[in-house]
Amino acid sequence: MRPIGFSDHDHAACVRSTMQVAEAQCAERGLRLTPVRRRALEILLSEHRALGAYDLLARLSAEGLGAQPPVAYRALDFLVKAGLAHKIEALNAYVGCVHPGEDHAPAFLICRSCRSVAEADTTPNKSRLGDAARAAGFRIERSVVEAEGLCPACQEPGA
Amino acid sequence: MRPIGFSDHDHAACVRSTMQVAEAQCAERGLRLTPVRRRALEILLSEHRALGAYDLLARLSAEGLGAQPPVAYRALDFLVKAGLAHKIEALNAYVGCVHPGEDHAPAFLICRSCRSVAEADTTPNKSRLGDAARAAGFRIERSVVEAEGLCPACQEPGA
DNA sequence: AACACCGCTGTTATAACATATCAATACCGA
DNA sequence: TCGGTATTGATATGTTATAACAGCGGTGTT
Repeated sequence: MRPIGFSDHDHAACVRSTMQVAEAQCAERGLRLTPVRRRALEILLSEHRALGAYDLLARLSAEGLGAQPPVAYRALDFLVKAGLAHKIEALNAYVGCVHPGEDHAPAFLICRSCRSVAEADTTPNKSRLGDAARAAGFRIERSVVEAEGLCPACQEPGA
Repeated sequence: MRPIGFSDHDHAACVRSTMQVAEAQCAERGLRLTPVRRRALEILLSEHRALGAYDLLARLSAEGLGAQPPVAYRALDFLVKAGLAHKIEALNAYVGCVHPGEDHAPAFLICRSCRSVAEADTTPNKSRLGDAARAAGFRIERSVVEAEGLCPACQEPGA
């Protein structure tokens, strides 16, 4: 079982460029990417995997950035509201967003073996669910689309 | 704000017939719909709303059907595995299934105001996410599709 | 400078959701 | 009736998340 995402890439560069975009986003929108928030995002981005709030908290507190749950949850709230991270509802865990800024309705492929997460996009209103919503007169504000299964690496026999 | 589902119907009959189908299902598949499980399902079906495990537990224990969390969680596990109830991941809560037996990949419309839940169906493999999964070589085993928003009743001005 | 304001952080406590474990009991087929 | 398996009862604990309030630090105003 390989621990990293579904496709190989220069991950250090991936994190760096995403952080730059995130910073630009925050500057543009007048949001403050404070040290705790910045570091939390870096930690989330450092793997394409879902991390629990308490896992994040452990890493933050190892660096002296706050030791109590609210620290982690406040950072996560900020990042999620800013569109810089997403919550994986099926795992009660969090991932860094790989293309922040673009206002999107994310959809996730989640490996149940290695917890890797790949992010795709959806168009909720074009789906069968969108049809059902229109028929019922329901107004969709937020959508959660998550598929659990096995990533390519974890499907390999000896993996 | 009206507390019940999106469309009016004879709810007593709705519950009765769903229970009959559930019983038939269990008989057919050799599953035991014990008193706790039966009552848990009735409680879930009694409203088209998501109920927390501890809400369910409170109602069960008021009837002398067990007072500790495992009682509720075991009943819920059974019902979910049997396809008689579903977990709403976005709420960490549970709803009775309105058409048990049909092996389905459920999708939900969840009102954030009154917690009503309507159940639709999806075809995960036909969606954009299904396309993404195929392209990535990801094998989908389970999908979570939930849309949060406002139901028709809760959209009404004075509701 | 003094001040009020506001967003962020630190801290304590607790709420809400979920499971591990082990003993006791009920059901069912051989 | 026996023996295995599923279910229930009970205690304890683990995991996820938030409420509440005090203090800090920057900003803008007077």
